[in-house]
Amino acid sequence: MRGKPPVKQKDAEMNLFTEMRGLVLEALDQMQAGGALPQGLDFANVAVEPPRDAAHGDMATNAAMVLAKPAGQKPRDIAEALATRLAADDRVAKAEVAGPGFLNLTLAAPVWQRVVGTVLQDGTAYGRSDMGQGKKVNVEYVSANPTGPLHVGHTRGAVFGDALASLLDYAGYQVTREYYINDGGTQVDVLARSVYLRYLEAHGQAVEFADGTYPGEYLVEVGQALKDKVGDAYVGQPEEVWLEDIRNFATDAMMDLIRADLAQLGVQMDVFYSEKSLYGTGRIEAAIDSLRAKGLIYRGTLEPPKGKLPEDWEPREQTLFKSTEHGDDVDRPIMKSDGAWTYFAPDIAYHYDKVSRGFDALIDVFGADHGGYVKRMKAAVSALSDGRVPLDIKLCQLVKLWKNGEPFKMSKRAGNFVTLRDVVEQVGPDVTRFVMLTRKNDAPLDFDFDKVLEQSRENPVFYVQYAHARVSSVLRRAAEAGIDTSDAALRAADLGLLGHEAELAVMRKLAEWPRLVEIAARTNEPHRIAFYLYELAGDFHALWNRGNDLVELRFIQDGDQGTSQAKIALARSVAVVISAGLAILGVTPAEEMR
RNA sequence: GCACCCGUAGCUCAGCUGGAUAGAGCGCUGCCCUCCGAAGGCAGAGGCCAGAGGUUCGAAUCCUCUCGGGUGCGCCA
Repeated sequence: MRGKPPVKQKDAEMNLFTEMRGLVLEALDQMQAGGALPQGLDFANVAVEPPRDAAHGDMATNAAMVLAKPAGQKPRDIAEALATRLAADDRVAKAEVAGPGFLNLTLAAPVWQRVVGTVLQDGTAYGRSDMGQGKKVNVEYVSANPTGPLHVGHTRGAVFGDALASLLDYAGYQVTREYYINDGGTQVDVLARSVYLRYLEAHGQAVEFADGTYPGEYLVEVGQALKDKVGDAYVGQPEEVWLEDIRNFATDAMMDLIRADLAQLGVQMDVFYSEKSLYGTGRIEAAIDSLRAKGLIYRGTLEPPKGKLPEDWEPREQTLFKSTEHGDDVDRPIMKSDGAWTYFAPDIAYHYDKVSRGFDALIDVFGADHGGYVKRMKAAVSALSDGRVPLDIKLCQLVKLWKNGEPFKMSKRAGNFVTLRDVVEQVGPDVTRFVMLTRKNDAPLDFDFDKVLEQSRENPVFYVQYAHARVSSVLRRAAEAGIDTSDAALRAADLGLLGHEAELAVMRKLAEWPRLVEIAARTNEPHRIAFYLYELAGDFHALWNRGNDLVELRFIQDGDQGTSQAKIALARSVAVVISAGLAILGVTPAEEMR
C-alpha cells in the first residue's frame, strides 16, 4: 500500500458548490415553512453548478425550474422569491433570475478569498473527499500475459489504472491495485518452448523459431540463465521432462521483467494474482458450483452466429453459463469438449474470489480489443454477487506512436512492438504518464515523441509544469527579497487584498477542484484531472502575464510585504492544487524548467 | 448478421450522472517585451454537435432508427 494521509473529515467549507446548495435548500425549506411553497416537494434534483458562461455569475441553480411543475407555480415566481432570500446571505453578492427560471448567484469576494486560506490550511488534502466512505474498491489493470515485456498498449492501461486507483483513494475509497497473471493457459507453454530454444542456443545449437513461438531477443538472457541453473540437463530431452519446470522458470523471469517495467513507470501493485493458483485447488469448481446452485449452468448447444459462418462450424453440445439472465447477448461456454475449462472459467473464479474478498466495487481495465468480453464478465459478477457488487470495465483505446512525422513501430528490443521501456527511456515517466491521460480512455491516442518533449502551450505537460515552476520561482525571489513566505505567514496574510478579476478567476478555478475530484471519481475518469490542471495553469499564466501591463498584479510588490504575501498566498495555493492533481496522475511537479 | 465504442470549428480534442448564446489548443488575422516576469498573454474570424424522429420546461448529453469509422463475435487466453 502507498503511504497516504488519512482521509480528512470534510466540512461544508471544502466544496463551495455543496455549501451553496445547502444554502439554497435551507431557503427552500423556509419557503415551505412560510407557505410560499407546498409541502412534500422533492429537492433531490435541485442542483447548484458553475454556469457555462461566466457572464451568468459564479453559480447557477435550477431549483425554480425543477420545482415549478410539482409546486404548481411559475418558475420565475419561485426564482424571484428564492432570490430575495438568498440575497440576504452575506456570501451572496447578487442573485438574479435569468432565462426560463435560472437563478444566477454572484458570490462575494470574501467567499473566493477564503478558498485560498482553505487550500493553504489543508495542503494537498484540499479536495480530498469522503464520498467513497472507505468502501473497498479493487482496480485490476495491466494484467498482461507473462510472455514478454510490456508494450505501449499496456502502458496506457497501466497509467490509466494507476491514476484511477489514486483518484479513488483521494475520493475516500480504500483501493487495492491488482494484476492478474495469465499463467495458466497455453501461451505460457509457448513461452516455455521459446525459452527452451534459447536455452539450446545458449548451448551452441542452431535453432529456428517456428510460427507460434516468441522470437523476441528478450528471451536470450532467460535461456542463458536457465543454462546457468540446470546446465545441460534438458538438452535433447523430450518436452515431458522439462516443460513444467521451464514454464515456471520462464514465467517468473517474465514477471520480474514486467515488475521492473512497471517500476520504471512508477506503478506499484498491491496484489499479483496468479491464474494458475486457481487450478487444482477446487476454486474454479467452487465458483462454477456457486453459479450452478443458482441454476445458471447447463448443457446445451449454441446457435451459430448470424451472417458469415465460420468455415468449420458444426453444432456442438457444451457446458454453458446462462449469462443472458444477467444481460449478456448469448450464453457462454465454460468447458471445452475435452472436459478442460475454457479461459472464461478461471476468469469467473478470479472474480468470484474478488467478490469473496469483500470488495464493494470492482473495476477492470482492459484493452479495447476486449470489448466483446465486457457483457459476459459483468454478467458473471452480477450472478456471483447476486447483483450486490458493481463491476465497471474501462476500455483503453490504442496508442499510435509518431516520430519525425511518421508512425513509429519497431523496437530494437522486442522486434515487432514498441515497449514501455522504449517510451519511458525516451521521454521519462512523468511525460509518459501525463500524456497518456490527455485523452479520454475510450478515445484513440496519438503519442508524438517530438511533441511531448516540446516546450510550448501545445504540450500540456510542459504547460502545467511551467505554471508550477513559476510559483517556485516567485517563492525563491520573494525569499531573496526578504519576504516571509512560510506557510504560517501566508495563512496570516490579508486575503482581502486579492480582488482583481484575473485573481478572482484563479480563485474560482481553485474552488472547483473538490467538485471536479468527485465528478472524476464518480465517472472513473482520471483524464478529467489532467484537463482541469491544464485549465488551472491557463488561468494562472493569464494572471502572471497581466503583471506585464499592470504592475499591481505582480506577485512581489516592492516594499509592501503584506500585499506581496497575499498575492504569494494565491500563487502558492495554485502550486498546492497542481501538486495534488499531479500526485493523482503520478507525476512529479517541476521546481524549474530546464 | 449481431454486440460494444466512437462521430462536436479546417486539424487534434474537452464538454459536469439533461441546463442558458456549445469550449480549448493548433492553424489563420491583428496586437502586447527600446526597461521589468514573451518557453507566455490579449483580441478576432471560424459550428445545422453525422442525419431524422421521440421523451420534457430544456437534449451534444437520454430513447429509437439511418449513415459513416473502429473493435469483437462457439473448444485463443
